[in-house]
Amino acid sequence: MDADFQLDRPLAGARIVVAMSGGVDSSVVAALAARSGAETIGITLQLYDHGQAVGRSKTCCAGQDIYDAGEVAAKLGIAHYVFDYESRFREGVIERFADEYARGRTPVPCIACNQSVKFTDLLALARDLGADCLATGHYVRRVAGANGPELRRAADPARDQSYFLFATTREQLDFLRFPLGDMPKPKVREIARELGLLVADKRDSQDICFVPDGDYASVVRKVRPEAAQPGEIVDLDGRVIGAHRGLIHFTVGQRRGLEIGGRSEPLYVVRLEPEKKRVVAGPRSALAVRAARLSGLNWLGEGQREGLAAKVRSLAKPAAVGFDGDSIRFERPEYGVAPGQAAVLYEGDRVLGGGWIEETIPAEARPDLAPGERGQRFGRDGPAELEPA
RNA sequence: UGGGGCGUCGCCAAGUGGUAAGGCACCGGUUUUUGGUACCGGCAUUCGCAGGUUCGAAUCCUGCCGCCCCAG
Repeated sequence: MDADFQLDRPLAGARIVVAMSGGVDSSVVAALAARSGAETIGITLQLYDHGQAVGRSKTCCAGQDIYDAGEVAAKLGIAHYVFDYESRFREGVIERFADEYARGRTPVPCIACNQSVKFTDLLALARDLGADCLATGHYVRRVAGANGPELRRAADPARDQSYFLFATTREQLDFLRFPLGDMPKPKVREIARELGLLVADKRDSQDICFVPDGDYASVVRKVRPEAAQPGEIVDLDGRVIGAHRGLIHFTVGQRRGLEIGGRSEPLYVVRLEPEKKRVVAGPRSALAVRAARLSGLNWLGEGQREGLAAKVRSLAKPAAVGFDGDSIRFERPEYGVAPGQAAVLYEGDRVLGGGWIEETIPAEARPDLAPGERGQRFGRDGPAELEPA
């Protein structure tokens, strides 16, 4: 169970910085680093403080977790430092999260966090400390390829976190190491237990770390009150069919929470219109999307275009797509694709990169239309209009 | 106050003598380092109200209440 830190120098003289969240995974990474013979430095970032929610231990990087990380470091006999990154986290993750909701989009804060605080700030800090690499507890693999390191899905498919790492740049990937990518989760806990780490049986983190009770709406409300204003729910033709308590409670593809009954088929959120504070709802068929335009593209691949697969949400099975450098085109209609989410491109197990979903093109649109030319749908003047006999 | 129709869970709705389908909504759970989705489970001792007939009624009878339509 010795990990390969993929360094091009002897571990004996190397220095590894480990991002320690206080959970089992990163604690085991620290243990593996310490055991490798390299000088190991654990770093924990204080990202937020729940105020009244102090003492909560299910999330990362607050009170209890910082303490746990320190305990683990002491047990391993490695240096451990805690840095206050609350303001950076607030700007780069929390405010960005709230802004997205205010724009009627659905953010992925975990990616924003990896992108900014972890792989930009913490990584720079590790470099400043003269480290040879920054190791994290992410379940993803870094594999040497013909053109440098490649990012690949974790060996344990149930644990794979590659979706959250699509924005990792080549430079960052050069410096990063993910020792758990080849390990099944049970193995990680087993190692923690063998080493007697107090976090061995600590519960896995879940949900959004900076949201206390899963009530993310209250967090957004504090930062962007306007996103919590009530409005109308309309159908595809613009008819008012209900009222809502704020756009922050909805996301494209969502079914529950509309509180509109008396129908034969379920209603889903088809689109959010922040300017009008409206939620547009329709049948599941209205959710079908045939393409999506991306922004903030990060590319780790070569010239791959066809035969790719994309995940438009963490838990989705990859869907076959074509990619033109700007948009992805689904071979089969994809449902519930929400702007603000990430579209991550894969070639088999390899992560080629991805981007943020900026706009989606409904499946009813003319098949020959290029992404970006939406708005031309069948209906008014579509082929359904037949000449009376 | 002539005629006709209707009142079954928040909404839609099946059931016309044998002991309350289903859908939507809602609630709970499962899954999950995003939001959702999906799946599983729960959800009317009661059928506008009051009597009556019957072994037995949401279903038949009577009265009352309410709503809708037609109608001079």
